[in-house]
Amino acid sequence: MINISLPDGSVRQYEKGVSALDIAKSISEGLARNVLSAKVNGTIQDANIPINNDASLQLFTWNDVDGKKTFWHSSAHLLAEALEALYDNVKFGIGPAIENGFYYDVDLGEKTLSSEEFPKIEAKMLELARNKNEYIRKEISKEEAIAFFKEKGDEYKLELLEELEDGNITFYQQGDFVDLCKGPHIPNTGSIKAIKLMSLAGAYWRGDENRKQLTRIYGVSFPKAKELKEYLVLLEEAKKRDHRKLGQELELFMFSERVGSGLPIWLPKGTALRTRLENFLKDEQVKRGYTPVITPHIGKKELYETSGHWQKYGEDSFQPINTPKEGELFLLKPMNCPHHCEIYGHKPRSYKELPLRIAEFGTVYRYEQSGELHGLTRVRCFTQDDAHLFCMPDQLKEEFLGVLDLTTFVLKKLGFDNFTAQISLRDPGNKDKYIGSDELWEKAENAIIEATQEVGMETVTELGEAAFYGPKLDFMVKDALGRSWQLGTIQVDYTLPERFNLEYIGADNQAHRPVMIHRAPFGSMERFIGVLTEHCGGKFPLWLQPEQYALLPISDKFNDYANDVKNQLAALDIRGFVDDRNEKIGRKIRDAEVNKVPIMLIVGEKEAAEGKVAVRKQGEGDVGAMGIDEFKSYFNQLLDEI
RNA sequence: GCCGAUGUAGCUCAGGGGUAGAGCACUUCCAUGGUAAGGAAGGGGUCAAGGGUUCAAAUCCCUUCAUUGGCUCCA
Repeated sequence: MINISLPDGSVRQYEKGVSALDIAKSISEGLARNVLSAKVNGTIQDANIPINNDASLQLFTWNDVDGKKTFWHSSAHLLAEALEALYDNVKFGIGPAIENGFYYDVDLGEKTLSSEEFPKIEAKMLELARNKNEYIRKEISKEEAIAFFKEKGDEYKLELLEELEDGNITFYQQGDFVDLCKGPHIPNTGSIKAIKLMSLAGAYWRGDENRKQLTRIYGVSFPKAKELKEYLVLLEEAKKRDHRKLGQELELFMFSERVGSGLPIWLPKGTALRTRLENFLKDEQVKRGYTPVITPHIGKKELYETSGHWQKYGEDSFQPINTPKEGELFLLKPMNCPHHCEIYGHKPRSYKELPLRIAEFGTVYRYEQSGELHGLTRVRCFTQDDAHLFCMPDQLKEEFLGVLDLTTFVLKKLGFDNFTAQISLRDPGNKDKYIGSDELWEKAENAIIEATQEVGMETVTELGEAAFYGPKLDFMVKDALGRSWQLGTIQVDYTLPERFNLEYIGADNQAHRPVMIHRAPFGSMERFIGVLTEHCGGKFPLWLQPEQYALLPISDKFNDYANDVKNQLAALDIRGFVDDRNEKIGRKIRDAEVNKVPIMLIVGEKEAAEGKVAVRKQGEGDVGAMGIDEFKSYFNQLLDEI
């Protein structure tokens, strides 16, 4: 007998050689039906592999991320099986599970696949799935494996095999399809009940543009047809909320071919929204002891040589602008920090001045490859809600905590309640990528880890994702549709103060090096507003709305009254507009609804006589008539709701 | 940057070798209407830009620009 300990802490005894699936069955038949894979002593594996020793066991179903991954990876194999059945001479690259589904990179030879053939492939996959073929795992020698794929003529798998060690190679087979794969897989194809192939893309073999381009087929699959339907509805909803579409419809921003790609132009309504957002943070920062500054949009090339940015990014930046007479070289600023370092360094600093928190909504320009540009989330000109905190080393953690608190405050105020922090550390195996000593790196990394632990923040740690000058913490925000976005960032930097030779005179009357924190709670205004737009589907928090209400007179007889109400509301700091077009009330309501104006105030004979407004809420309908004072308190109540 | 797709009126899109179409929006007129589109008339396009083929190009070909789905990248 062996002891199996389960996640709930219980320990059960089983015969040696029992599988995770058997154990599930002993708990309940229903569970057994839903088990997709299992984690045995920390290793994720097939649910039907025999367990021979005492082990800790976790069963994965569709409700676990790892269960979904297994399911989708197995679906990729099913796709491959279908392709092999439908087309001749298909060669296979790799076919992993991804965040939402799976893909398989395939070489179809002369054939070009079109998405019109998707229904045919989906039908074949479902047909094969209904066979309930088991995913059979086989350990195989390298020699045999090579012989197999030589015979099949699949050079991609042969290349993958070259990198594998003998004794460590497994095949999986379901139906007639055999694939090199380390697994794990679901027990059989029968649980794949709904499949949708999503798109087609070219992808270079091994991500190398000098190598052959394969056809990548993206798909998603589910254990229930209903779940596929729900997923497709979610995608529709995401399309409706696309900030590029809403930005155009709500006239927030535009792009112009003549101005240039990746250069957003803020229209009046977008500017109103953005300005409110900026002022909100500016006010909050003043309360928290930040000092606003303004710096130029360009700086001499030497500035960026001093900071190290030129050496690191010079080639991939907008190239320097030169002055016609003197031949000086200037760069569009890609960062605000070098300018801020100059501000720190412009006079001798005492420890009594620290921490010094220099803030600027600084517009920066970064060359992004043309293929990377995307709406407001990936642009070539954007404004960071930037600040640099200069402090003594023993103030670092407290400052870091202060920034964590500010960022959390800001995100919550904007309705992002669901976020985690990603701590990005240096790749210990590739230290050449970074500048600065080991000692400084360790100090910085520890400060971040300790601060997040202190506030009990949920974190994920990624090695090799740090900036070249220091470790960082990025806020990963989940929006209303459950999609993850990276927004704000906090970065510890010991390097720039050194490169700029920044000092302060300590209580000991000696010069010391300050530590620097870069931080931007929104990240960039562009990206943040893009994400916020999608998060709230264009229905921004009331306090941010460019137009909080539309005043809709029943007929032009009441335009004067409407304007009178507008003036009264303006005095109460409530903003909106009068729709005085010669249109029927139904029409005015519809237009306001479509434009997502949060409050409609309808005024006609009755309201004018009683000095009232008939209130209607966007998306909800008639709320009833009220006097101006009553409306003011109703409005305040709505403001508090976010 | 690379591979694929796309670019026709302010917007959404149809058309397609023989001098441009719809709906919405816009303008004017009629209607003064009570909670999601009142009616009529009218204006508006070098069919992304440049080049080529052709008697003739918005349509076919090439180049460029832009958008877009991916790949690679992101201080």
